[in-house]
Amino acid sequence: MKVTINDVAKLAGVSMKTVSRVINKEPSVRKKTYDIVMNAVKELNYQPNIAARNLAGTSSFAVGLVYDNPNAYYVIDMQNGVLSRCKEEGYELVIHPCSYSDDNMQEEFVTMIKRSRLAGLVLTPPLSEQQAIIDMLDEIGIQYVRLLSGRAQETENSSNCIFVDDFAASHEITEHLISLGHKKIGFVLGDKEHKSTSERLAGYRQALQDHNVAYNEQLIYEGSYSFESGVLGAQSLLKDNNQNNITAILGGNDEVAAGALFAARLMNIDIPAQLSITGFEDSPFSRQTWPKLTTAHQANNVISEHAARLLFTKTRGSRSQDRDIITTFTPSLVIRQSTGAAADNS
Amino acid sequence: MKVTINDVAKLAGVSMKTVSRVINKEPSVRKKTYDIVMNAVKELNYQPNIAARNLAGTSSFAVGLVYDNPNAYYVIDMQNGVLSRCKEEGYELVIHPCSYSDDNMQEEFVTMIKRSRLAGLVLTPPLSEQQAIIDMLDEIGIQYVRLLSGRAQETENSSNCIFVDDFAASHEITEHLISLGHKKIGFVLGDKEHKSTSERLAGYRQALQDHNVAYNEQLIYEGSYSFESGVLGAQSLLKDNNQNNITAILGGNDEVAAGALFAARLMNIDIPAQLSITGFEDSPFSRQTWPKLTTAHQANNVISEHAARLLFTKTRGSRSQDRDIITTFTPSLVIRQSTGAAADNS
DNA sequence: TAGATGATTGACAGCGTTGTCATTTTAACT
DNA sequence: AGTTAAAATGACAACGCTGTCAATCATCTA
Repeated sequence: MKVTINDVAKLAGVSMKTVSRVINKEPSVRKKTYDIVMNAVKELNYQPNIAARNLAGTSSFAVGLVYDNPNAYYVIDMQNGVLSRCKEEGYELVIHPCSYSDDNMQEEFVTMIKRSRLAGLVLTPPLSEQQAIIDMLDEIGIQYVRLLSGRAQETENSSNCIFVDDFAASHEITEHLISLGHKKIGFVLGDKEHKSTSERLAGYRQALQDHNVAYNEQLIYEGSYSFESGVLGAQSLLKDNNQNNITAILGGNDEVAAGALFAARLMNIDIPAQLSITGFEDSPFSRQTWPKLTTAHQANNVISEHAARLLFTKTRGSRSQDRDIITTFTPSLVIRQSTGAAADNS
Repeated sequence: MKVTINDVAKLAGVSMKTVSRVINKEPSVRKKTYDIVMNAVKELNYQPNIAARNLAGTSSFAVGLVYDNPNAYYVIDMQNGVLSRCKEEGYELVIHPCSYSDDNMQEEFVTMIKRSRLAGLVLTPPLSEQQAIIDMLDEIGIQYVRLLSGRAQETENSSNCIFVDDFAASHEITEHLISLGHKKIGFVLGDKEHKSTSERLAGYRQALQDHNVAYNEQLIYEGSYSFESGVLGAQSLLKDNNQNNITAILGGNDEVAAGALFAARLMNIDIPAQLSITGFEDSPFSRQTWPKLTTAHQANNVISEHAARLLFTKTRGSRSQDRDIITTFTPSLVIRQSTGAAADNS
């Protein structure tokens, strides 16, 4: 019933070690031998036993996904992306939700890594931005890939990073608004500890500058990545009967934008006739509002899949190469109904 | 550096088999021996090697969590609950998102189970309600625990089920509305394939009957568990200037309720002055609306943790008993700002 | 107190791979 | 062809634990 490497070896007429070489894509196996073995593998529908591989090998066939993120959609997308790659490579995925603020987080973290003898880790923001964590991992000597907001050229040692160019995304969104005639554009920022927040702010400022629109600090609300913050931010920006004549608001992400949109409705502001609102990420949030949000599409499942790819080239680097890895993702503008021509609020 | 079972055995002055017995909580180990071994375990900070246990044992130290659910919050809660229990028991968690409509879902499913030689499965709705899947699992002979909407007494072979009493929850919510004076209560149902939908409807009907409120089919909208459906459902129920004089709407879940709430706003209906709206589950959705939703609190992470507990008593049943397992959960009413006294719409 | 019974413990052989190192085959030279 | 280096393959011992079954110990019975 259970097919082992020996069965394959017998059928192929080679030693089990050679079969091992084939399934691990090790070099120095003759093409002919390789084919014979692969045929035997297919004929018997052989599936390597993960436990045995883990026990015998130097590192296990499992990678970890580490996150500390309240955004469930984000997490699920990340999981699915990494998982799909893991399946292809025959690896298992160990998910590790954690809380950076938790005291014994580091300890638990290390325990998990050692216990499972993980082959590598995928780190998502904001944990991926924590130098303390990076240092710890370097010390342990485990492979990892970081998901970061930003661009490679500005990051030292970017060879194990996947970037999301929030600067460009924000720039594009802002330009979109400017092209619609908006000049007074508010911004409800996300958590200031997140790199994405500063990147998005920078892209916004650059776009303003590129189009000779004055930057006004009063149009910036320092919030966090939550619906609630979006509500509060919009209320703050639009207070006193919109004294700043704001005609558009960027939400730090879709959730924030949804909150801002909600706040606008409470104030009887028509979207987009009186006010345009945009988000980031194109998460389900952006489609659960009315009108739907103009946003910057960010395929988190694809991004995380590439993070996994990159990780696999590092762990089994010499064995299988993957030349199709995208290391920088630029979210693309998705125009929906929450943006329109600037109202004349003067 | 690496502590093995042999090191513990030496330190404790027993055979490694006895150490194995202790860490597996097998019976027939003398209390004294047990203590000696446990001390050695602690002193050396011994962590059993999962891979070795998986290889040597008859089943692996991993359980699977299977889901086909678009609700990210739900999934994350489920994961975290099961995961927390797994950590305590020293098991790993294999997550298995899948799509029931997918053709090779069954095949993939079986492959996963066999590949990882899973000790057991936790099945979430709606997969847990599929007889075909249950039959398949019985045939394979794997342990599993089903999360179901309903009550034990109505379910045959309920020993491996964890119930969420949606009937009671719906009954309570409906009573809450009735107590506020509502008589014309609309209901935007979730997917009709889900058991929770019929349970919630039944609870609603029972509450109406208990309080001599007439049941009116026209107040029922058959939708699905999505924001969009909530919008459409509310619009449908309130159409023609609310000809049915509806003063309250139950959303099939929080997401639906959020959609209904949004639709009401679009129609310039004041919540809760003119219309009360309720949800189910107390998911983040219910707190991301304005006003926040009255709903039925359902601690999915706790529920899934108990599912895992139940599973563990089944897999290692004879070894460690867990008498604290709750097998039926009844969501409890959480009153927030989306419900109020019935408006006089007549 | 001997013998019987059951509870407790131990010896040892796998589990199905991979790593190491030795051996054989092939290719590339004089 | 003869020699040598490199490439390809194989033999075999781990890896760290659990299952099996035999051996020992404690307790109880007559």
